[in-house]
Amino acid sequence: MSTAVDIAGPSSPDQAHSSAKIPNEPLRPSLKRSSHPYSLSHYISTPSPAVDVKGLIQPSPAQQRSAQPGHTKPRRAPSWPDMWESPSGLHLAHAAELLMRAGLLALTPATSEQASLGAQSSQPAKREAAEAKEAKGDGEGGGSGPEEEEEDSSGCGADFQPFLGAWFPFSPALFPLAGFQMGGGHWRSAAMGAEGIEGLVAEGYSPGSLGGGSGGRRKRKRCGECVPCRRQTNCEQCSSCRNRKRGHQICKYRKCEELKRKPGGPGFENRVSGFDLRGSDFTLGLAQERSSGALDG
DNA sequence: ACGAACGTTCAC
DNA sequence: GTGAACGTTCGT
Repeated sequence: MSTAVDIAGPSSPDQAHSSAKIPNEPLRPSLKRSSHPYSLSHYISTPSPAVDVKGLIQPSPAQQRSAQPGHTKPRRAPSWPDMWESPSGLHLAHAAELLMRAGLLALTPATSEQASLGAQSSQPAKREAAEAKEAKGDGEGGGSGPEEEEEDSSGCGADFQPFLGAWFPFSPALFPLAGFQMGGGHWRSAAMGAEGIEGLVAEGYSPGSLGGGSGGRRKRKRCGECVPCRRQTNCEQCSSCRNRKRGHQICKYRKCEELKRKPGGPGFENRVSGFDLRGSDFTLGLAQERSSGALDG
């Protein structure tokens, strides 16, 4: 966009420092092949005029305090990339992912485009839906789409509504940011397109890597599609970043959403806490509907 | 061989 | 329940 501020590159020493270490692209090779229309740098280099959204995700004083280590380095003034780089950016990241999920599963009517897309990905998608159904299991038996949303109104939906109202009119740039595409009057998620789902199955979610294989201790891979995976830089402030040598952990804000979930076992998504759980159930419920064709009609 | 990072264990 | 540290796996 024309009003782009150059914030794609390292805008501070610590950013430069971190980006020097972190590859400037998603981990999974499949992402390099992905036909995703935008790079992250594109997203963040095309801020909408509605920087007001910063106010929405500005961390509370308490959050800011907790995000600062006791012997902190002086913090630079917040900038647009800080929405992602700061711990508060995680909230945006989570919300963005929810948007992405909702966009994929709730806002995208079945179309011929999808049919052709399904030619590539229907098998993995069906399989994933089936697995999701299995995992969800006897507990919630048959939730249908709309009912699912109603159910969620106390959870995800309720939490999310204020964001919807605030974001949609003001910050279209957040959509590409979250991997959205708009076309034909509906939203779909580019990030979770055919390649994405296929990729999950093909690369990160083979039975062996889910613990069903030898030893059950195989490492899973980052999905490469979720918002944390799409982050390019370490925050250099979280415990994982500070203790990288001893901790051997990836930056907390780059930790894959999928890897946060415990693998294997029926209802494993139920062990996920709070925000993610609701998002997953929301997604799964809609996925079930889709797989059963309830949303197609 | 080395670095990155996931999985597990343990202390709080 | 959460976070830190360690052991291990994986990719280069």
